[in-house]
Amino acid sequence: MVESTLGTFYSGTEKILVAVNCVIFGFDQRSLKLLLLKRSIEPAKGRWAIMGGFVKNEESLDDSARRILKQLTGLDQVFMEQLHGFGDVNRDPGGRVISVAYYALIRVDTQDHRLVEEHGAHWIALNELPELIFDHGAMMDMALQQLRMKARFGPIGFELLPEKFTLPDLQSLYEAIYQEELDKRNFRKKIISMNLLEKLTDKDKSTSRKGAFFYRFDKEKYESLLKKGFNFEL
Amino acid sequence: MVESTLGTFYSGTEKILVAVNCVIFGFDQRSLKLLLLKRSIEPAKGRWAIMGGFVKNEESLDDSARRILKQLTGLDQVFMEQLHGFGDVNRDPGGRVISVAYYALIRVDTQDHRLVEEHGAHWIALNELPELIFDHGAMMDMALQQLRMKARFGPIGFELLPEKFTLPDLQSLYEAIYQEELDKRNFRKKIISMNLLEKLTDKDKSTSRKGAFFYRFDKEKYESLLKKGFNFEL
DNA sequence: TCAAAAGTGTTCAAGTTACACCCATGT
DNA sequence: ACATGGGTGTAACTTGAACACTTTTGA
Repeated sequence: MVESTLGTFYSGTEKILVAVNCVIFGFDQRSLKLLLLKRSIEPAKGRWAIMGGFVKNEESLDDSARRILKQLTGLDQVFMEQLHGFGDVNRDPGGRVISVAYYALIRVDTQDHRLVEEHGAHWIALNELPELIFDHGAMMDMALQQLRMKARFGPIGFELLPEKFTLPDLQSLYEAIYQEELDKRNFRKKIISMNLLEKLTDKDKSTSRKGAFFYRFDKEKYESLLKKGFNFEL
Repeated sequence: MVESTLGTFYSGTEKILVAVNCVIFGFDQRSLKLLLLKRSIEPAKGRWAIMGGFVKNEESLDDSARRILKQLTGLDQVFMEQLHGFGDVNRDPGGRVISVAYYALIRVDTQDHRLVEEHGAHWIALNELPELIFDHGAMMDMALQQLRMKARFGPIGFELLPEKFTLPDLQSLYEAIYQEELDKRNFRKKIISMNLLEKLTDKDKSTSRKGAFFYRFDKEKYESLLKKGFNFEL
């Protein structure tokens, strides 16, 4: 055990189980969704929960979160940030467990369906959420708040869209995040004036006869504007 | 041990040492300061560190943070928020320790000087910070960023001032937080137009011959405006 | 030809920035 | 009387909000 060589200081102090939970957001051109699963272990087996797992001794919190996300979705290198540590003594009836929650933004189309199904996970729209176990409801509330904050002040919304997206897509994403309708003209004006989107030549004809032009988020342009003091805000 | 009754689920998983660190901000009419101490235990004994301690099995993370803050300052019921969990495997050379960092805003004049001295703690201005142990430098960077964010969008700056303060005090606090000079007239206009300050009848004559009127932050007015959809922003 | 979504500008109100002088007082 | 920090208003500019019609095309 690693502990045997390092544990010479700090002896006599109490160790605690540490878990990681991962609030996974997706977007399907209409509504924001969460990837939830029916818990497969006791206690609270069979009830709705946020994906999670225990932190191993030889892995960092971030690594642990990545491992757990990959376990469920097969995805790597997606946007993920730490949210909050949940540490109430009795938050988990199965024992004293501190959980560090993360939230991730994924492109629904890129997930590994087989893995997701194997875990019995389901995408559930925000307004149809079931009751969650333990403090998972609080986790998801906080994640949503955080997402609203961060999406307003940084270009992280694009993490929820496929590489090519239309302006109506982008707008309805922000409407789903903020839970409020936005003015089409003002929205376009603002986002286009930021100079972060590259207009492509082809159209998405799947949602209208006329078709809407595809755009791409230009990350390099964003980085270079950042250095010049540019501030994203939507 | 509590564990013996609760540990029936989740057996076979690895427990980890969990610590809490507390980035303590203060303000002395001129500059923002941090309360730092010379570490009294090995490893890294004698080097500058942020106050911290281990989380006990029977206390929540928040309780633990409160306990640790009180240990050092004697203060209770001050503004304190969780910041971030730091979980790199080798962040602490003394062993595998996950640390959840908090930040606290205190009124320097209310602290218990005897306790602070007993711990060998010192208030150090932000621009004179020594090198800190482990990842404590990252903790304090993040705390400062967070403070900037939160002070802009919520009235938490007042937590750093005595109950009665002058507008020049308040302005220089915000200048210290943002690290930029603000226009006196615009600052006053904005803060006064929010209707959150109560102007008192007496003056602080300690910094000028003319003297500056004292003000008080009216928390109740703030709460009631909040309900009507008011948004603090400075 | 019509239904359905995409695309496009202007006006007005509000808020933000820049800026300079007088006031009160202790020494 | 003067030095020091406290206090005040206005004009230009920028930003955000409200608002309605034309375009394209598949069925």
